[in-house]
Amino acid sequence: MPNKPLALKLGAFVALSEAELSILEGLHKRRRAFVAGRDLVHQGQIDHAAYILESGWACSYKLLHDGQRQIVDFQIPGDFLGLRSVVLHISDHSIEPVTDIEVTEVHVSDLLEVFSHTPRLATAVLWAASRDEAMVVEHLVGIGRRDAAERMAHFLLELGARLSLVGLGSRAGYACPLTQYLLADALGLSAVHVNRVLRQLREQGLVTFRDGFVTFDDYDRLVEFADFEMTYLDQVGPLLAK
Amino acid sequence: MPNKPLALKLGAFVALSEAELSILEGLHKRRRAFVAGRDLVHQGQIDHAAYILESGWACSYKLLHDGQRQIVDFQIPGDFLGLRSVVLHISDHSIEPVTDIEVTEVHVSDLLEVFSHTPRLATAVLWAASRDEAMVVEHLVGIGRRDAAERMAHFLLELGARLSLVGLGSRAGYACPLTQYLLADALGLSAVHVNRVLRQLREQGLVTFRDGFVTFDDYDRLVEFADFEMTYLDQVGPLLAK
DNA sequence: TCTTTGGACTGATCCATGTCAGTCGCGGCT
DNA sequence: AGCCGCGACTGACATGGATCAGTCCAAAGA
Repeated sequence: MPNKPLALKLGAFVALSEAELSILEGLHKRRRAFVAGRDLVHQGQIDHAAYILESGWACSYKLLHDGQRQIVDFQIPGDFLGLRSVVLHISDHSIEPVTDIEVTEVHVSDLLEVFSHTPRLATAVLWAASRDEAMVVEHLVGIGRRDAAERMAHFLLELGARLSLVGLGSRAGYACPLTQYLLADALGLSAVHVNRVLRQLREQGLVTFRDGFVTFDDYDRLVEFADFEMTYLDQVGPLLAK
Repeated sequence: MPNKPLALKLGAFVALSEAELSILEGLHKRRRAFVAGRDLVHQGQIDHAAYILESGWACSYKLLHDGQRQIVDFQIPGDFLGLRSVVLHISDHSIEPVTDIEVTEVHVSDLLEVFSHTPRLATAVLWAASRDEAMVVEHLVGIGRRDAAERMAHFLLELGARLSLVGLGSRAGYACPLTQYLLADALGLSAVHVNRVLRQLREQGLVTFRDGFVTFDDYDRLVEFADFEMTYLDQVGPLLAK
């Protein structure tokens, strides 16, 4: 257990006391494991749990009638899974583990309990949720208005920033289990084009994505190329330090 | 005051008691008016208020370095403005009134107060926020995977459903103050193409958008054309009734 | 050992949508 | 009355990215 990713993440927003940390701990209930590729939550499912991702990667996506799919976001350790659709009656999306994952279940009732008794923790959780939403928004902007290369660059930078917050990435790069097909479904591109764009970025000496590793060949130029403004992540992450 | 749009909207989720309604009422503070076109909140702004939209339309958008913009969502009466960016330190987007609007300010502290003392109301507000997020997600899916015509059709249907929830629309249609430029910025298209797509939908006898009115010429066929699955709105709206 | 499978990768071609360069009509301003 | 500016609308042309139809390689299974 690499030092509790969720606590690490929330700690970047507010310093949490021992007491608050143990309450946070208390939220975690049953620990479960899921294998890669088998959905945890189905679009349209009525009554499902919410989870905290402890290890591995997952993605949330929606399927269209014609079989296309759009990945809305990837989840990395420390992220919530299915939090929003617990408030709505019906889950509007599916969640699939990208790798084998470990999660802990959280009960909404416990969460609401925390909201009324531990305001600082409540704010921290709301912060995390708002940040997730801000990422979806940024994703929307990217798909709507950035061309394929900028979009890819922006995406890889965002992932890097998120991972570094839980100690899984740095300015040098990070381990990344995503296939080009997954990237395509996330970025609204075809897998073929993802391949071409990755080649282009590599040849320009910006990033290299190969054998499960993303390597930032020239971080600063990449940031400029992608117009990556990370204020929306609301984090003064390790990456800001030169 | 056409019978408090926010109460109308939340009432679609849970029946609120007199007491709860008056607490909801108490959230509304200073009433303010803004003229069309002048931003309420700027991208990057640090310390700003949240509002409830009482009348008129607004939109939230992000600007890119090269001057392009992407509209994330439109807000109609009963919607919150800038709620998310109140939790994050910095607003990640701008909000602009599309028409002249009236809003009431809400203080976050009051809102948190309500969260701890009036659980049902808290759930209702969380529901509204989750629904907004679900709409952004659906929007993302549309931009990523639907072609221009489906996207437009879906968008017009969604607006119709939202408006009907606050009594401003029906299966017949609704008044809509959006220009084709605004539609373009929202749908990730060029204004020229918006025009072409609107013509196409009109010629196919599906919807007509003309002179500030959206008219559903054949609601059912349009729903099918757009693959409009409104479960994500989590509402058993007036539109379901034939 | 041979086969199968999934992921990375490529060239040729096609098409949805963007861009350019306008026209037209209307409401507001002088 | 005349002008201005904005929004709707259009045709011609350009292009980013999709689609098609593959190859190649490594790991897993038989």
